[in-house]
Amino acid sequence: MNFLERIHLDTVRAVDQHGTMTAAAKSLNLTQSALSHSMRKLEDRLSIKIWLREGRNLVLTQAGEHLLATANRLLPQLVHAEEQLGQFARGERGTLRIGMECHPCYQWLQKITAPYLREWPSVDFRVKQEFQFGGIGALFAHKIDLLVTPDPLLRKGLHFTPVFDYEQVLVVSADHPLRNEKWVIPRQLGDATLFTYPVPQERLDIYTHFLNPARMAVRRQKVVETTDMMFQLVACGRGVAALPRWLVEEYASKYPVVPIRLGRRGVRKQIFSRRS
Amino acid sequence: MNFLERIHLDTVRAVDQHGTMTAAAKSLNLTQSALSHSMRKLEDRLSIKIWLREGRNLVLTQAGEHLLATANRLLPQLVHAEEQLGQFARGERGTLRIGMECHPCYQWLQKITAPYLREWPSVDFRVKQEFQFGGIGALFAHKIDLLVTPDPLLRKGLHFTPVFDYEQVLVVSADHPLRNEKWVIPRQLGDATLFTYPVPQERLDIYTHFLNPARMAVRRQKVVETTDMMFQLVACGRGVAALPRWLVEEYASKYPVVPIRLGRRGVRKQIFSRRS
DNA sequence: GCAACCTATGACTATCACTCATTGAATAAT
DNA sequence: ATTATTCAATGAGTGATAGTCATAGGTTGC
Repeated sequence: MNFLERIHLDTVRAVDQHGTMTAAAKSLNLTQSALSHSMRKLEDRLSIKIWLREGRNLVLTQAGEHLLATANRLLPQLVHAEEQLGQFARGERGTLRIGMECHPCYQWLQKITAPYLREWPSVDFRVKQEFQFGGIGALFAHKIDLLVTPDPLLRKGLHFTPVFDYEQVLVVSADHPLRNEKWVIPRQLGDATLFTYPVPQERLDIYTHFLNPARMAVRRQKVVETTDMMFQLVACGRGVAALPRWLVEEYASKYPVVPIRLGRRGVRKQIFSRRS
Repeated sequence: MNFLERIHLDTVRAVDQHGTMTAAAKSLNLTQSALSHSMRKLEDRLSIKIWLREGRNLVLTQAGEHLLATANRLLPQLVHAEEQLGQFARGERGTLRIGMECHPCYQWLQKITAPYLREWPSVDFRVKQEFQFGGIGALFAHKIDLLVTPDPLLRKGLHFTPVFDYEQVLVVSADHPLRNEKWVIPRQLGDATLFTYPVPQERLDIYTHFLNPARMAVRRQKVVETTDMMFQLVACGRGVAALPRWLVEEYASKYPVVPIRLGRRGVRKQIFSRRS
């Protein structure tokens, strides 16, 4: 078994194309002798004749015709497969699966990646935001190739690359009582309604870096799915939110909202990324 | 180029099936080392990773997944091709193209071949009766594999195998004036209408072996396409025909016809066959 | 911590794919 | 006819390389 090798398909095809075995050999960068030997071995092992030797040229037998048809069907597929693997090698193909543990980063990421995707149409790009076992889990299970997160898991041998700094700020409407404050202290939010993304509290910076340390809480917390919705609600005075300053600045032209520093020093964060 | 070989497809597939490279190696009758080496070489040449080495097992990369899909698609086709070539080898497949230069032999041939064809359904069988350059020409151009003819071409190095003897006889209706003759001489046909197959006179035995040597001719010759038609016409007394005795005997139960020897000694012929 | 698994790797080897040189045969040219 | 080309087949020899062996480096599970 396993008699048929690529060389045989190549040979049958080349002989058919170039007429003679000698020409075929040249086209394959081999000697006529090499092809003769390898085909003879195939013929022996299968105990069939591929060609009839008629004078000084070769005439395909029925089995040979069949083999030629097979070669014509399979070889292009092999070549195609190699080309595609080459594309993988050059990064021209494949799916870059990005996991994101920071909600508003999606828009930032799209802005970054759009020109790249336009240039490499065969590269696919997928963003996941829901992970069964957390971002790190997805990374290790090879569900994603890259994890973007504000909360890197600090374990030995686990290296995260800082991507950019940002400041987490409070967002209030332009006519909110706190609108002119340089900064706020936790107690000032005691009566507020806080809009957050639908993630656990331990991943919300305003809790971990601001409210919890002061043992304070807001009156109400409401979950909002999208960034736009959050700005809308804040803008019409229904509550406050905590978001990156760059995001607030971007939305400031669209909604009447104001960013305010959280605490005297502000809450400074970094976005990290880690490759699989 | 030409990096991808069968072993690589086999390996990827076997590893996927058996879980580990060691098990895959066993299934391919190779050592783990062999697979490791050959796959590493492929990875190097394509500069891609097929697997990620995770602890003590292998996880396919995207390129690897792609290669696996390719293997799953192509390998069965290769195996199938080998099987079919094997069938050619064992004579279980293929088309036996038989050329026939003797019209009524077709029925005889079908009787011979029917049981064989029933047993080997994947063997195809084709009979040609019209040749652009004659039976021998078709044979040498590999248009047919076997030539059945009553008129072998006697050339040096050209060997025909005699298949069976037959006697060419005159066929007349059961109430024909000649019906009781032991044999006829050419002159007795001077006034007859002769039915023949649509072939040139030099291939009609009644001319070459009977009429021509005596410089005689029939009054009329009419061409008939089928054997059945010929017997019908003879039976109702519209004329006579010259056919093999075995054929006349077969049809005698169906039509009221009588065979009569051509000349005192009869016209004895042989059917020959020759393989391509 | 040990045993039982993996895969990777270097060194060595045997195989076999390939080349070289030649033969034999069929065309084509003289 | 005779010779020159142009094929494929073939045997002998070799060189590349696919394979084995032995071992190292890891991970997993008991």
